[in-house]
Amino acid sequence: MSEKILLVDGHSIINRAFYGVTDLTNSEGLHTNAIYGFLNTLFKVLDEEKPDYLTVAFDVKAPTFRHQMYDAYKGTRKPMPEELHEQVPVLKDVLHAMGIATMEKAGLEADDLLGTVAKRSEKKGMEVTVLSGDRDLLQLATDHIRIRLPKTKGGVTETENYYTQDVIDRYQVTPPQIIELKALMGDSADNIPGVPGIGEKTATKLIVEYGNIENAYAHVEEIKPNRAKEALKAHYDMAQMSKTLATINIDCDYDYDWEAARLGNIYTEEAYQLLKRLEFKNMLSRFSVEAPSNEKIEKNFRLVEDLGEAENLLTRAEGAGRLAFSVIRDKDQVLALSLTLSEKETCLIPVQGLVTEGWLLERLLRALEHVGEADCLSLKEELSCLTRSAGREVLLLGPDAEEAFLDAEIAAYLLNPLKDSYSVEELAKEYLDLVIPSRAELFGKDSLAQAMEEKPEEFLAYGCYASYVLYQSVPVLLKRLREAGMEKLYRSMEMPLVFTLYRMERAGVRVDAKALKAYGDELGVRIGELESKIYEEAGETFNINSPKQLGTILFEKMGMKGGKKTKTGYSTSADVLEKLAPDHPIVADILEYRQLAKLKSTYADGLAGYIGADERIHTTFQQTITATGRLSSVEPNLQNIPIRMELGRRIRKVFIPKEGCILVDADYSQIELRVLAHMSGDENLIKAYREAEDIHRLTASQVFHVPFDEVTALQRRNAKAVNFGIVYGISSFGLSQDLSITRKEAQEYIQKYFETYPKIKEFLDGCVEKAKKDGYAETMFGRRRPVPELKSSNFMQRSFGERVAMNAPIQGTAADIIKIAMIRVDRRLREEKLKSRLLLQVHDELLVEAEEGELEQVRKILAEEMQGAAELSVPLEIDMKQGMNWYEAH
DNA sequence: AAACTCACG
DNA sequence: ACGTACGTGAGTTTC
Repeated sequence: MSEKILLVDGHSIINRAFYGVTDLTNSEGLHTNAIYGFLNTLFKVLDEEKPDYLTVAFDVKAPTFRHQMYDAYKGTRKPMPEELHEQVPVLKDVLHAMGIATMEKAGLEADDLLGTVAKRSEKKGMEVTVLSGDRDLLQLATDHIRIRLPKTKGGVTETENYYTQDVIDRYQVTPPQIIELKALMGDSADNIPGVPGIGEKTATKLIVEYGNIENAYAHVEEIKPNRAKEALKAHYDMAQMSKTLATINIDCDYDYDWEAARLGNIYTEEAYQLLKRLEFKNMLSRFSVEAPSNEKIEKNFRLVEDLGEAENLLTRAEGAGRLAFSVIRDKDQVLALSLTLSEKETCLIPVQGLVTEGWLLERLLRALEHVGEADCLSLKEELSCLTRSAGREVLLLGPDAEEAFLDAEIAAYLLNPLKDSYSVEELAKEYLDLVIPSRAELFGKDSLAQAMEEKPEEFLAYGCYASYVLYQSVPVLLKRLREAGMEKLYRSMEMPLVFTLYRMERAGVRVDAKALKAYGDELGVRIGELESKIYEEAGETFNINSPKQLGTILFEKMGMKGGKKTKTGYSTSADVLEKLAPDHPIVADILEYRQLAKLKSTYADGLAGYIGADERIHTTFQQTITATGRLSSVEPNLQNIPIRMELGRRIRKVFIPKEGCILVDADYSQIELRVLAHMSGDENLIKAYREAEDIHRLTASQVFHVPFDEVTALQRRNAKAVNFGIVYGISSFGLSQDLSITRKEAQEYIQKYFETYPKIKEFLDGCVEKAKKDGYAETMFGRRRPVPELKSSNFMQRSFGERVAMNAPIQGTAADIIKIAMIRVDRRLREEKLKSRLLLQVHDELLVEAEEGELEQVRKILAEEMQGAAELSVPLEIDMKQGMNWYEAH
């Protein structure tokens, strides 16, 4: 097998890292984000490639020939920011400490060095990989030279790989022709001017047709789009210069020594010390010197198969001050119990022989009801599992017993709500600097049940780590919560809420399956009619659900105008179609079809599949999903049941109470705006809320300077939109879009609004400023939402960050308040020994199933506990209704 | 798996 | 000049 060499474009990768990784500094004040990002990328590629040789190329400061050409063209090259500049020498030190060769030479760019060494290595018969962030390098690709371009997709770094054919597939031209392409279209990132007026499309067309710019110029009179012809004629010199700029020199005068680049052990003591100083804790685990050896831990990992021994262990667990547990499951099947009683004692008890599932969970339950502290990962899931399998109610000891439980997932969520998973592996890495074997590593694609049979050793390690990591990380999590001022939020809000949500999920909401079926059938009939009608109007049958096919029919075949938007083709979204509807009957039918199809598939048919044997739907509330602190509801989502349109709203009639019960629904009136009034302290808005019934009308009257009783419907509507906009982090564009007015008009509304409520502007500006300073936005109750976008150099991203910084404290505080209300309502219902139960939460709304005889008490509890959930400078008002279905109750 | 569309607060 | 409202989840088609 031929040897492999990896060549890294140091300049471009560190640049990419600098702008891609949020700002980091070590305690010495040195910026480290670019080094961190660089090393992360490098380690990832090294793990994948395992090359025999490695060299990182850098530019030197002295201006190179190509730079000089550019400087002559346009002045100076944009300088590297100081925060990045200071990181370059440190990175080189780290690389050298790891025994990694670097190369640089005055007068030569990194590109040229890479090109030269890549070509020479290829000649020696090596497989070459060039790692760069710069698409310019694609010109080097061959069948043995692969160009890897790191790409960040939703926070995860992946790489695009290009051999010759991949370049052709992607760009329609050969790798050397990439140069020609750049010569025409230019590249602002590389400071290559190109030919003004020629973009990617035209450039590709010309190069595909003529092969290179010289030949294109020779046939310039034949060039079709007149615009391109004139552009090339006028700026051919520019194209030639751009070509020189874009061409990588593959024959530099540079003495490359392969042996010096041979890769040895990079995890040296010296590198370890450097990374430690840089405080890259999670990288240190790569160095075997420091990482707690897995073997060492596994020695304390014990398999307990004997019933007597298990009995013994669980009895000790009952009296333990603290333990961590994890029920190892594969879907609904309980495989084993992982239990950690001390740092040095972790056991895995598999379900087998005399250790039955029922016995095991019953004994676990008993232990949990007596233990001082029990740490776990997803408490609500564990509780559901325990209830199902142990066949009895959990937590007979009442509310006091609840305080013993700590949920690591929720703690980690509070510390950083932006993550999309809080797994044992994540916790180990983030809070223990410990890299544990991942599930995929141990078992590949095998199911857990399979793994237990086939790979007992790995299964032991996997199972034991689950509780071991919890045992070790919970104290760290608590410490971090305390440092962040979120311990109270955790212990008094999120943890008690786990139990409330658990009870709500268990209760479920009753659904009339027959009525739901009838509703679906009714929709089905109408959908069939519309389908035929649409096909008739279109003159052919097609898939109406396919935006692509629909777009073709409407905008090409039927020639409707205004068809633009979206990356892949025409937009057929409702707001586009609504504009066309008055002139085209087919469009109105399509809109109706869409509406009905949505109702049928998502709601009528979708919900039917979730109705259980108890006639009820049990949603799952997710507590660690949203960035702001709200809940979410899945499988099914019961937080987006239709209400705005009458037809959809009718589906709420199938949500019914148990016999002898009534549904009571209470929702906060404009809670977010009230929160804003309170947090900003704006006297005018506070006064408005204390006095007025109709806040939007009052806003209109104050903003537009008209008497309250003379506010027009339009003025009220506008004021309402501004009120909403404020909560979202206002922008004139967004408001103009919503109200179909010009940006200028929208800007005037906003300005007038801020003149009327000056403290609101102060408050919102303060939110942004604070988030910029601290790196996060904060609610009244101390919940944090990081806003890394505020540091972006990209205008769009930064603007987004500003809106988020304004919205998160408001939305998040409202979410906090209703969480408090839920806990209080749930607690009162149980304290007063009522049978009525809390069923659902929909962000500002609570749904209760009330026993008929308890109705008045339930109404009182809802009103008192919701209104009393927080003490604001404006009243927290609620609207409450009741009925024999959700339609009537809301 | 991603894109699009649309349901809710 | 840039191109968007904030926060979610689900079904469908297409790659």
